[in-house]
Amino acid sequence: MFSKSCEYGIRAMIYIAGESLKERRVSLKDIAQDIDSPVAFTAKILQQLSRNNLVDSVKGPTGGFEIQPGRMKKISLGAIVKAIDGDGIFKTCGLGLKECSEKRPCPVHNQFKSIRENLCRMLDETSVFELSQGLKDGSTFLRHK
Amino acid sequence: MFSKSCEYGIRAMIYIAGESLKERRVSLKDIAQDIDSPVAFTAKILQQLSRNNLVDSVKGPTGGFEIQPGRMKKISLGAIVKAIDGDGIFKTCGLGLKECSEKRPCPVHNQFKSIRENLCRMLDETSVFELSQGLKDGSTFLRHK
DNA sequence: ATATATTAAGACCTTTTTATCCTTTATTAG
DNA sequence: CTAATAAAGGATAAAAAGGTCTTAATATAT
Repeated sequence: MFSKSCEYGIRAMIYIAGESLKERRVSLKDIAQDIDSPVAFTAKILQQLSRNNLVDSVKGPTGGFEIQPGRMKKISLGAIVKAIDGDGIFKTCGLGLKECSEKRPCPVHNQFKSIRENLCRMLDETSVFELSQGLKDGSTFLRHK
Repeated sequence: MFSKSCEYGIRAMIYIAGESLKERRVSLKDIAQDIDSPVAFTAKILQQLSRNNLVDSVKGPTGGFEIQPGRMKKISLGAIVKAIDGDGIFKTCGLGLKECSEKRPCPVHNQFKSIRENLCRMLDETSVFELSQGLKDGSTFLRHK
């Protein structure tokens, strides 16, 4: 569904949001540790998210990553996916055709349509804030035991 | 969503089905040409589909690929996807967690659940026969103009 | 000011996916 | 039986994704 980068990116964002709500800025090391992702690779992904203004980064001692509580309700899953994987999943033909539209649909165009609409709506409506709540109340998890 | 292999595989199956309904056995060359895919790569994918008994192959002059009309109503999109990409898309955690279940869900587990259910149902219920009909009546297409 | 902690950036390596090419095997027509 | 045709299979190559490492830039505390 998503690339590995995107999976790590989403996990990182949810984690950072959760910590930011506790007024804690988190370091790369903490993030990688707590979401069980490769450190250096996660750094790259965070750079990308930072450049897209989805997360704030601060250098130096006591530095790290954080998300303004105000912003995290406005950041959707879809925005993260778009920043990392691009908008292919929102638009591209399910069978990889260059030319696929209502006017010249591929054989699975209509079958995929409603599924994609549901997916897009969900990605768009689900905020990082919302997802961080499950972590907080212990009902969801970002890594194995 | 799917790998390139899987996209070509699905396109090839729909094409072969359509031709088989006209009692035409098709060669690799014809397939690659008509679905606009790389010939040698398509050959590999067809081997895979053939080993999985999703398509019949015949060697030698007048040989090629075909699907028994009786079988093509029983072959679902999902069976093709499973043969080529495995069943990851049906099962794997959306955030790539090893451990993700109802008992220990990832933060997006519930959001993804209904979407995945819809996708699985669609893949399972849509047959190659059905998809070949659109081609036949000219309402769908397997390649660009 | 300096030493230290931390992210940013770019070069590099590894694995997987995508794709090609060549040889072998099977089948058919003549 | 032979020549020709077509898929099967294996080796190889190229491109993309996944991942590491080293150095630079920046901020903090003392």
